[in-house]
Amino acid sequence: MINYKEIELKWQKAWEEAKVFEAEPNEKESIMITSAIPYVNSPPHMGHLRTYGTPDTFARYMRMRGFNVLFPFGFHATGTPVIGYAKRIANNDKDLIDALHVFHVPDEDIAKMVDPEYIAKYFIKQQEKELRRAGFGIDWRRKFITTEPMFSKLVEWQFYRLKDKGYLVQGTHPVGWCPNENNAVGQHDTLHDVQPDIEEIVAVKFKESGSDVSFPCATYRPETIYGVTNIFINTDVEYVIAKVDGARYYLSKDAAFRLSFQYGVEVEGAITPDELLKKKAVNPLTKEEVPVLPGYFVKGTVGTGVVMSVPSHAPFDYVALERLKAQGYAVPDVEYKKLIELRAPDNKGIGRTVTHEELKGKTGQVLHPEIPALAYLELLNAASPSADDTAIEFATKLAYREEARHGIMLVGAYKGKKEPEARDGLKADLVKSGDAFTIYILANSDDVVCRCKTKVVVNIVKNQWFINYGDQAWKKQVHSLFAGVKVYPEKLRHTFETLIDWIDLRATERAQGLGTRFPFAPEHIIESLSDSTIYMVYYTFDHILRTNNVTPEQLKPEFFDYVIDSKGDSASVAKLTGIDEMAIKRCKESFEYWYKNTMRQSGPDLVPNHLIMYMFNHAALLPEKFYPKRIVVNGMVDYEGEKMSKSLGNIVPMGDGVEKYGSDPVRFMVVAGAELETNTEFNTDALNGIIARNEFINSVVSSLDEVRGMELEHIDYWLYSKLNSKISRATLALDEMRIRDAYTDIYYNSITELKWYSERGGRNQQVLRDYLEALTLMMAPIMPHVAEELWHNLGRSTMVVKERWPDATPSMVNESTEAIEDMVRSTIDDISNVIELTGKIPANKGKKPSVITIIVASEWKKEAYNMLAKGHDISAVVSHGIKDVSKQELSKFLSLFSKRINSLVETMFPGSDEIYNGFVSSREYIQKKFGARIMVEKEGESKSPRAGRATPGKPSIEVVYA
RNA sequence: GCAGGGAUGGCGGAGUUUGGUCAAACGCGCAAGGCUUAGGACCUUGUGCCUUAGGGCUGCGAGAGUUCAAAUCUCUCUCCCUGCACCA
Repeated sequence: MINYKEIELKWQKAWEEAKVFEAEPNEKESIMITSAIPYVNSPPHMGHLRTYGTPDTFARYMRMRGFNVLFPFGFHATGTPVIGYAKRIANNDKDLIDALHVFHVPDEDIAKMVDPEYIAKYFIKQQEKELRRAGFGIDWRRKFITTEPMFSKLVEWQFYRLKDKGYLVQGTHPVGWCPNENNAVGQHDTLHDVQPDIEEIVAVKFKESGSDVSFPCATYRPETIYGVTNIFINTDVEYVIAKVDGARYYLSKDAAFRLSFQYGVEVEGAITPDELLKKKAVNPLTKEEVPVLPGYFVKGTVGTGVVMSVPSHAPFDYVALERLKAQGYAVPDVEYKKLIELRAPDNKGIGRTVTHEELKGKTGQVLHPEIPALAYLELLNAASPSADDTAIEFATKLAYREEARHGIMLVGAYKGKKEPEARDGLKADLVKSGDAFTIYILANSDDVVCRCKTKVVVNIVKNQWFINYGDQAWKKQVHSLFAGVKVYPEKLRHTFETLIDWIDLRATERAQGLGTRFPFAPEHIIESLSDSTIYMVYYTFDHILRTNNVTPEQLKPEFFDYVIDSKGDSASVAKLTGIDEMAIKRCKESFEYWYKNTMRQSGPDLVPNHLIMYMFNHAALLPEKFYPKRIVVNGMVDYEGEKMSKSLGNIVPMGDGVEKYGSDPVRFMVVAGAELETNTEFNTDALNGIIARNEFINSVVSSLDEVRGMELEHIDYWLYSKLNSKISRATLALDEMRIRDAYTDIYYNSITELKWYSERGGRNQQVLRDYLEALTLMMAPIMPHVAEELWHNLGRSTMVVKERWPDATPSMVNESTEAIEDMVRSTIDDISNVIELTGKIPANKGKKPSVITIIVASEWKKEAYNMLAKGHDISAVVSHGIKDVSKQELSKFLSLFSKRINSLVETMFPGSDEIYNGFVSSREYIQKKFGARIMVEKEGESKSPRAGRATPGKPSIEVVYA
């Protein structure tokens, strides 16, 4: 039995003593592999094992391929999460504390986590410990934390230079805002971690008749303005008259407050709903005068508290009017104008995008397609005035969805156009003509509440610093950088291209959090995705700075200018900074050596932000020869079919998995268990399967001495052939980071082959040894500890981690040998089949197969077969003829294929003598299998009536019973 | 809404770039047999449907098309997933 813990500790110690992973520049070709470093608010879990196991596997592979490989590591602590975390601990947040218990964090440590610094320190220690325990091949000398003052100097340099190049700009920006704390509010700052979803909508001005005051009707659907029959307000809401940027409006008191964060708002006084209901207002487009009516569903806390009513297309408006009528309210009798028609004729398409799940099998009949709002209510059996709001809400969404997708305008300036075009066009037109203005709202269905219990609003921040990723020249440069990057998986290339075009202004400083001070507004901190775009540079000289006792103050921008950008010279930098000149030169050499070939890897969540910003910053700040060379994106880890998440409570801490199953099996499952970009599954059954297979390989290794065959037989050539084709394929796959492909071949298929070899009586020690050694070498990147152990059990005294990846010997690959072996196998299947079927024949009842004859097809059949496969025409082949073969014989053979003539493909078959010899040498085995005498014959020499059925890929079989 | 990706057996997922050798890799599950005091451990075999000679039929979201031939190419449609920024 393999004792994982024991071998892991043993080999980790050996690697460390041999300093295998401490890489320094040398004459070899370099590659530096970096992975997005972890945020330090939890110990590592299985997802981390995937994210760091993937580059570690590749690093180990490249090392075996002869590269000088650097795999460094660091920790990310800047930003607000750790601070928010400390606050939550202080508030005794139960969810968080439960999550920490899953990770076995002791209560006394949790108690100390009211201090953000302590949290960072605690988890950094914990993460490093577990990463080491899992056996990652990291050069730990270069580790750093993004909050270190030394590191901040690199970030400062980055921002000085971004500003020099004109990439930093100032402007305004809408942001979730807590009016109580006067702070920007992100997901981490809200109750239940809700992301404030900011949306821009349009408020259309309906001017009161004979006055200068307007009703600002907030709407998502300005294109329905042609069908407005009235305005709705809510009689239970407080309204005010207020000046918004100089113009006067009726709006809810709450709206006036919220808008004050976006416009200059001056409240002139309150106005009662009853007074409002007496007013009439003018539709700015149709110039129709419409009344103001009470709308029960209108909320003062959403939008402006004033809405326009379009009963023909808005279910809520329709229902509200019906209710008013039912109450005897004087509702003007006007036509409900249909404005939008679905492309399907007669609105038959209503409800076509609704799923059965949504409808729960209950579809009402649509009776009024001429009033779409009513039609949707009817479809949902919600057409009565007493229908509940959930159903109306759903009807609204459905109407909006279908009209947006399939709707064509019937009226107005955009008549005949698609609904989205009309919506956007009208919005722009109305704003331009001064008949509307835009406001920002929170689109979340429920109120977004700050952790301080205050309702969040949208604020427009002024003088905000941005990095201008929208700069066209910069984008162009990034596109050209990206053209030189190999992306794994390659299918993500297109996604990256579109993201480079899409990314725009990015706010880069904020008021709170840990991190580097923003040089141009030192009261603010550099936002923590912006401060981690070029940190990989720091790995290349971190340990040199440390051993030379360099202080943060000495790391002036000129140091980085020289090291990274070759500006100035070492002597003057030494003089300016006081750093030893030799050390400066070493930093530069190290940077240039490692940075000329880098690979960057992360999870999919970082693609649209970090990885894109990474490329932009490299393009802006580094000389072209140091641009990134490869970018890798790997998927996440699911747990037994479900997404792993703290809220589901199914997070598997990395330490637990490693402890319970061993680092290597878990690593294999998580890293090689799925294609690079797809999620992989943490599945205990699969894990046990891996452990069992390791035992199998180990048992073959330990019993190697008992294998004593000397002569090379057919099956030995077969195993050599399999091995060498496997090496070529696996090498190619790993070069492209198709780790799963490679290891399905290397691992699972090897086990099948080893079993087959033994089953077929393979017994050559040298062949087996060659095979097992190569297998062990190829297993080393993914299961490094097990590979070391196997290597030594094979009698080797070196370390696998320092060995070379095996080379394929192409001459050992013999397709004929492999094809013949496949033929033997399928012939055995066929024989079983035939015996099963013929055994049922009455004449054979009670008898057993005594002689089984295998008849190998004549050589000429290959030619005939391929002629047929090429032309798909039997008579053409027959009339062409084959030398020394009668037309009758030829057509009889070809007619065997008449039914599937079109699916034949030209094939290289082994020679018939070769096939014959292959079967002869397998005779003993087949005989044992069936307990009958096996004869192998050539078709030309056979007297069997079934001989003619033999085809090049399938010998004929005759079973005789006795 | 905008952008990107996807739909294949009981499940996870190969195969799609370069149409044929694909009832469909590999893994899991399931079934039978073996081993065993027992087993949720392990081994072997099987796992769409039909079949008295190794065969046939049906199948890769839906529909249509191109082709001798389509999971793979073209068109239309439906549904699903992810991201959308100050947040790491």
